[in-house]
Amino acid sequence: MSYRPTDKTEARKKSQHALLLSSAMKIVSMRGFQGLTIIAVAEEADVATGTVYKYFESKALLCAEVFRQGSEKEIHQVQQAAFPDAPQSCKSRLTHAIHTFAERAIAGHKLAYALIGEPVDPLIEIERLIYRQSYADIFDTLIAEGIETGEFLPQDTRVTAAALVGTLSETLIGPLGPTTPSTTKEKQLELVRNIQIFCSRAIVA
Amino acid sequence: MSYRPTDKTEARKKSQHALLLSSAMKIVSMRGFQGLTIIAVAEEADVATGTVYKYFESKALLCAEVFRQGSEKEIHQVQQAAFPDAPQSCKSRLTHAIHTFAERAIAGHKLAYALIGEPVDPLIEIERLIYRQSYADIFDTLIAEGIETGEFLPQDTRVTAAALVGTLSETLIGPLGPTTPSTTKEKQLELVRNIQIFCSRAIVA
Amino acid sequence: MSYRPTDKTEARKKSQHALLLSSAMKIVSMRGFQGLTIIAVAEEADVATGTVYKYFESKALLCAEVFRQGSEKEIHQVQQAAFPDAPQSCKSRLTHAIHTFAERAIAGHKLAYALIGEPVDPLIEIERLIYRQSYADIFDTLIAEGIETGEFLPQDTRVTAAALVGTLSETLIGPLGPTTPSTTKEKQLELVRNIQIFCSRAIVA
Amino acid sequence: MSYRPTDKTEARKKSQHALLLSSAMKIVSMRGFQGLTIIAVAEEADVATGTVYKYFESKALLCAEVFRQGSEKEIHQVQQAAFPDAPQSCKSRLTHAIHTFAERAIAGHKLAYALIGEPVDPLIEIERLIYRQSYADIFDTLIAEGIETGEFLPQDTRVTAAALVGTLSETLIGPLGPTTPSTTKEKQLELVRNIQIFCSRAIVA
DNA sequence: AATGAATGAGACTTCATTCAT
DNA sequence: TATGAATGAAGTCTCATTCAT
Repeated sequence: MSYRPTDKTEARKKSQHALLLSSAMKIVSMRGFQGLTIIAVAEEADVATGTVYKYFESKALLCAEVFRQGSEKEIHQVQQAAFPDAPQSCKSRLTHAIHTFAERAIAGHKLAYALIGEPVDPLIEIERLIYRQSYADIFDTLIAEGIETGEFLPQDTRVTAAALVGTLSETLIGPLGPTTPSTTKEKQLELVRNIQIFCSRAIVA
Repeated sequence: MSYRPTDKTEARKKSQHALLLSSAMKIVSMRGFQGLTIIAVAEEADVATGTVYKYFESKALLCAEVFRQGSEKEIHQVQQAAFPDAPQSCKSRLTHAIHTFAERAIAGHKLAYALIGEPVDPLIEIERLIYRQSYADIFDTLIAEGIETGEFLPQDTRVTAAALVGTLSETLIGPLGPTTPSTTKEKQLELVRNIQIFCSRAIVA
Repeated sequence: MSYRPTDKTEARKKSQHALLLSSAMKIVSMRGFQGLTIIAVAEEADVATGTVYKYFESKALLCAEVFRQGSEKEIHQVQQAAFPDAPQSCKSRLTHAIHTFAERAIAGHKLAYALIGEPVDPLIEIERLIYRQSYADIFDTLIAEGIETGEFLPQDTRVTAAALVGTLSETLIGPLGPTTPSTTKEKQLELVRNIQIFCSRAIVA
Repeated sequence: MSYRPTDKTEARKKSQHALLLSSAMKIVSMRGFQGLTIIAVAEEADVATGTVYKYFESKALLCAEVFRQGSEKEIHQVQQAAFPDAPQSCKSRLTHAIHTFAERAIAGHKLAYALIGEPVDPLIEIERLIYRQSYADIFDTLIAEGIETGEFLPQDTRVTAAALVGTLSETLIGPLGPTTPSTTKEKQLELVRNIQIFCSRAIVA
């Protein structure tokens, strides 16, 4: 059997890339983008700083990938809630999507904040735009569908979608959100319920 | 012997302070807080770096003052719209407050973004908290009043107030807002109108 | 009567000079030479920084004068103790001189340390040399006299004098001295007594 | 793949650390702690300033290490002289210890002065305290032993120990010491002899 | 003579990025 | 490919000193 060095190399490349990315993610989850330095990533991944540059052209691009990686999962979960495999009413799906967003935001507050609220590098801002836009797109599509079915009131879906993203960010993630992790489970549930009520009033027919 | 030394001195002190502050504001308006360095401020104001420290104890405090100066006027305008001298219905006052916020946000977009969306220094975060909370407080009070008078639906005023701040920030200031200054006046008006409609639906009885 | 502007001027000059000097002294007594900045002196004396430069060419020269002023009194007291007006035995005078040094050192510890132990500016070092040499000279003369009268053992007066200065500095002022001001009066007296005993053994016949 | 990376790395690390330390030592020996700046060290070692921070967390810690490195050997030598392997009388050991201190002080005068007489950084003061206390401890123990054996007079060992440190510092290192390097060998020997005599008189039975 | 705002050199420190091994 | 030491630009802050009023 031949050596297939390329395969091996590629595999290694991928695994190193993934390792570095997850190391960076861990740092962001704990210390925010502010704590994300090349040195810290290298240390966390137990490689040399130079190695980081073999897999990421610059810190900005690493940041961007961290951002993407961090946000993709979040987006996906909300996407699933808004567009489940089994058929459900738009109203129920909206409620569910909000709930999903809220739960993840509360659980991983530091990361959620880093993704939605903490800038650093101009290059990240572009990623953030994509991130927030992704959420908005989900809501946009869902609301348009609801309007179609008559479940939701006629409205400018773009505005409503953005308003939803803003409402969720502000109530759950921003400085006015449940910053203290000591908040009781009940309080959290009540908060989420109230957010859902607010959104329903604004959207549902 | 110097004539009226106190007057002169004070005037100059004030003017230098103001000059430096406005230089800093200009930088923030153009490059965000990220671009705000002591050196940049000194250059903009055409003074030595040491001079900046005669008027501001540290960079963090300069940032804080820039923030305060930038936000105070904004807050005041919205406050006036929400609580005018002449009596008005709560609904009309809410509409007016939103309109005021929107107009100012659209006009001074970069600054508005820097104030509401771009952190950097931990000390600024405190100012920002106060800033956003100030808006929330205005809405909180207004909504509570509207519930009392029966104009608004019963609701958790804290959540609604935060949701309003989030909605306005996201639709008008954040990356999904009308970033391009080329947007026509009409489009802008329509956007504001739609935001008002969204809010009304969620709040008004 | 004529104006005699010169006299007035000179008087003022002197008084300003004295004011600045005593302000500087106060600062050194409280914060050491490290805390002695032109700005601090000006503030303490309630004048402008520029004014300080009318009376002192540079900070180094101000320091030097502060040093001189601070040390002169100290030296004088010990000088008086060692060479009193009324005739006394050399042994008694030595004991008395040590006691005087000790008392003043304990009372004004911060200043004593600043004078004898805390350098800053190379120019001060010269003053310090003079200061320590002054003490040494007093002891030198006294010991020589004691040897002459047979009260003291024959010895190299230069070495003994320096040793005395070092002994007193180290036991009373340096880091090994009674740093804590809480030390009881009794303990202090015992310390001084022990120092006197040490010196007597080394010197007295 | 790097061969014996640990060995190589460690060796280099050590050598760089040593290089920087000796560069710093050289500066202190020539210009005192006052002349010890990161920039100066970097220049002396012919590296970038940032490099210094790879090996020393801060300037204060670099200072502390310079101090320690400079003092450890000195202390050890005197310690050896005071407590030699072969049994010797306390008196002889005291004489020997003084001689050792003196020789080293005269040989490396500027450094000795920097170590024992020139403060600057508060962190250094702690090191200096330890340094002087180390000498004092050596003398303290030796004198206590001598009192026990009856070789030395009964006395307060703490005071005597401090007095010895002060005497040696003042006669050999301070501004009254043999500052000029041109002093003849004979003169130096006589000086040391006289110091020994002074100490003996004060201590020995 | 007095003022005190302004200067600007100089010190510390951080960290993205490079490059010889 | 991996290493990680080295770089050096950039930024904050201090304070002795000057000079126009």
